[in-house]
This record gives sequence, structure tokens and C-alpha cells, in this order.
Amino acid sequence: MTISPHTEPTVLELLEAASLLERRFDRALSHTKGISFSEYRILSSLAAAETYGSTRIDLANSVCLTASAITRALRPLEKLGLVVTERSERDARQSLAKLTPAGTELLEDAKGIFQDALRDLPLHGLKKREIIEFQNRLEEINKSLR
Amino acid sequence: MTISPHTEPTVLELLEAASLLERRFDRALSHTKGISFSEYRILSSLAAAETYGSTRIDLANSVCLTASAITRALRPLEKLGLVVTERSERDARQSLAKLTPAGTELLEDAKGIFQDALRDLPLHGLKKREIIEFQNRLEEINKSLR
DNA sequence: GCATAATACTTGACCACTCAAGTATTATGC
DNA sequence: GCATAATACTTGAGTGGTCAAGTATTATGC
Repeated sequence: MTISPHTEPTVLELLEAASLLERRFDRALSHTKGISFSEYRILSSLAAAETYGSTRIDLANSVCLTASAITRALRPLEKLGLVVTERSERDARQSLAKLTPAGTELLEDAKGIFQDALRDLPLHGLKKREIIEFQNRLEEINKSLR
Repeated sequence: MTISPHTEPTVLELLEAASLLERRFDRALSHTKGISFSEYRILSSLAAAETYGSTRIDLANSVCLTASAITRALRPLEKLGLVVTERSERDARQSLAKLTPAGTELLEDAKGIFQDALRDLPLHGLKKREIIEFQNRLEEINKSLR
């Protein structure tokens, strides 16, 4: 069976959108807060697991990177005092990363910057039904690829 | 004005979709044809400008990379004999890249692999109206960011 | 309870990209 | 037509990621 002539251009638009978005967020955050978008995502993910901390693996899954990339990304964040990591009590293999107060504070600021960037997107003008439909398409793609 | 609670998760889904798609295409192509997805895109773009050839700048715009990345990406493709570049007659600054017959042939094969990968996506099952709507959203995002 | 497998993490080697700067060439304005 | 600016490209340095291999620890099956 042959494929719709719209599929390929749609996929290319999607890839372009992602690279433009990443670039945009990256610039906005690094310019104002001195962190990359990846770092922002790591900090966000840490904030969501406040009390117990997050393992490298958790973080890797949640920001779509390898554990190795997380190890490397956390080091400068620790040096900056935004994150601390401690060994897990129940599993000595795990290193648990947590936000410091400074990290939490910076994240709050960065969230504002990120929201501003989101506000500029045309998604922001869609009806609720429309954006949910758009989101559902993306979820289906992700489910099929994971 | 505050932002819809769907915007942020939607953007994150989009970024995840892009990285999963790129990974998928990359694996499919490198496994079977020994080229990366970036290389595939460059070859495709070259095929679209058959007669006059493409400048580095043209290629950079069409695959969303810098001219510098194109310079570096073309070198191995030339070594493999898939691409040749010649200086432009009318503008001595330009290097015009063209597909060789071997490049054209490999591209034909690779297209098949790429189409196979597209066929696995749930986009492929959408109604025409639905996919066009999805594509339009992406185009709007891209227009707003370019 | 012990061997084997699986998991969590780190590291070294590498790769693909970006950015800034430099060179060569062409376009523009006066 | 000449100075200045803009464009096309390349290169060196740096960055941020991957992958494969190694270590330490925990889980599993018999």
C-alpha cells in the first residue's frame, strides 16, 4: 500500500518545529538565566521528585537522554550549587539528585522565561479541543515509537 | 494572560516525537544503507536540484543545519563517491554539490527504507483532513519561529 | 545461598553539530 | 570605479550528546 503524500512533509515539518523550538528555548534560557534548555528540563524533572530525589535513570527517561548524558549534565549543575546528589539508602547503586534551595529558586525564574516563550507560540491561540487533538496525534506517534 | 495547561505538555510531546523519529530513521537508514538521516536529507535535497547543483547555503536551509555542518557532512559523501562538487561559473564563492549516479542510486534505495519507516507511523492511518490539519498546526509553529 | 543475570552509574573515545573568525568573492552606493 | 558591505565558504575550538565497556550492587532461579 502506498503512503499519503502528506506524511513525509508533515514529518519534516515536525522535525523542523522541534529544532526551532529547542533553539528558541535554549536561547531564551541561556540568555537570561545561564542554563541550557536541557538543564532546565533536568531541573524541572528534579522539582517533580522533590522528596526522594531522582536517579540518573529517572532523569534520563524523563528528558529523553541517556544516563551517561545525565551524569555529565549534572556535574556543572552541582558545581553551581543548584543540585546535590547523595547515595540512596535502599540501593547503593543509585545516586539521588535533589534540587538545592538555589536550584529551586533559579527554576522558578526560569519557568517564567519558558512560559513567556510558550506564550509566543500559535498553539496558545488554539481552542481547547484543537490543542488536545494536536496533542493526541503526538502522543500516538510517541506511543508507536517508544 | 495565563497560558493553557495543555501547551507545555504538548510542546514536550512534540520534542519527544522529533527525537524518537530522528532516532528511528537514523537507525533504519544506517543499518541498511550506511548513511545517517542527515545524510539522507542532504542527498534528497540534492536530488531536488539536479541540474544546477546546490550551494552549501541552499542545503543548510533545506535541512535545517549551518553551512559549516554542510561543509563537514559533504566531505565523507564525496569520499564515498555519492556527491561531487564543482565551482560555480557565475559566482566563484559558490561550491555546487551534485549527486553522482551512485548517489542517485543509493538515494532511491534509501527512499524505500524511509517510506517503510513512515508507513509504521500512526499518521499513516489518519484521514486526509486530519493529517492536513495536523500539518497546518506545525506549519504555523514554524512560521512563527523562523 | 550461590551463580547468573540484570541494573545503576561512570568513563573514554568518538561524533555531529554550533559559533566565531578568517578568506575570497561579489554587490552596493556614491 | 572604488570603498564598504554583504555573501559563500572553511576552519579551529568548544559543546553536548552517543555508544561500548567496566565496576559495583542488587535481583532471580534453582
